[in-house]
Amino acid sequence: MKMGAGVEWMVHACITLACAPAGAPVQAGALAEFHGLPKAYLAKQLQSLVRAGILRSTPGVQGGFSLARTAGEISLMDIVVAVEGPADLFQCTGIRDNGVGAQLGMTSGRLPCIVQIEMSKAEMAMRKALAARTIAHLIESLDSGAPKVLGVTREWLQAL
Amino acid sequence: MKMGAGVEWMVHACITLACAPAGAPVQAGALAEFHGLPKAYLAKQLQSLVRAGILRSTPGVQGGFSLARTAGEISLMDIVVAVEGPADLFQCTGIRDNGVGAQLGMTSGRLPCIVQIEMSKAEMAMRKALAARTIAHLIESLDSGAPKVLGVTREWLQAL
DNA sequence: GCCCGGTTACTCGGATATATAGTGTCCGAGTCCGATGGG
DNA sequence: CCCATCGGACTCGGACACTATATATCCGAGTAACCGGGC
Repeated sequence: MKMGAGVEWMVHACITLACAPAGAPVQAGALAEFHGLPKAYLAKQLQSLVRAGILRSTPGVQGGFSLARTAGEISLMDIVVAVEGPADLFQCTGIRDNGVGAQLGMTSGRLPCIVQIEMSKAEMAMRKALAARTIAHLIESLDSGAPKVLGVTREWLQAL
Repeated sequence: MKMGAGVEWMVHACITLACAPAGAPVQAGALAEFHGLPKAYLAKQLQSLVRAGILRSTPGVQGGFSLARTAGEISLMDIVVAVEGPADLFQCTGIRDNGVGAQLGMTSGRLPCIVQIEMSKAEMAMRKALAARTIAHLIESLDSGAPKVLGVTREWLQAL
């Protein structure tokens, strides 16, 4: 049970793209160089965000990726879902319906599985926390905690 | 990012073991038959819970597994940690320290990574929810919602 | 000088290999129960 | 008849294959910019 590294990459990538001047497209190679990541795989993950409607891709020379919405409209949850998929963390396989137990009436009137319920509640707590935090929040935190970071990023993107 | 099926199995197994008379040991084969699961793999997962101190294993003929603590002292979080390991769901690889960005001072005075912080907060919300629910809670819910379930389980265990 | 078409180089996009973790299975070490022989 | 001992069978325990997912990579399709020629 571990979250793929792509999520971390994409969050950092979105923060970086939010620093791009006037939403100008930034090519995958530049992002890869900036974060020290393999370009090809990074591009694959970026495509996931494009499919999810989070990023916009502009083809051709001088093309690249840019935010499709404002930073305040992109939550961490959106990124996680785009990269990891919408499937729940805990997937009930319905073992109540298998084996001897099922023959003895464990399913008991089609009530929902108690384990499934509790797991969903816990997972929902995480999803809610993730949905409450947007890229804009992260940028705000960085701005007050380490303003230099965003500054050098903006400069580097300007110089391309 | 998905939770292994072993977690579901172990939660159901703990519920079943809590129904055993006077904490009598139940052998892995019986649990496998009751839930319709592969015996060998189920045994492997049960061993994880033994290592975590949740279950107690009694060897020899007429041996098996039994709860090492009361049902109220076994939280869902304990089971998840025992099966999936204690590692965090989101593991920060510290990409701030890589690539061009790092050379421009992205690390900025050794502040903790903002992404790591937010992800940990969200994950902590889930862990807290899981730690708040114990096997005893689940049994209580079953008892009020579907008392028949626990009844047939106890009977079947008695007959062995 | 201005406009149009072809070329070119660069971009994303999906199809293709490799590494890692999850899933499933097997056989060996240890232990208790029961039978057996002796006292 | 009671007890100690031996044998046996059953249990868990960890070591060994197989499968699915995540990671990493490559080459092709598409597009915008650029250059050259014509008007």
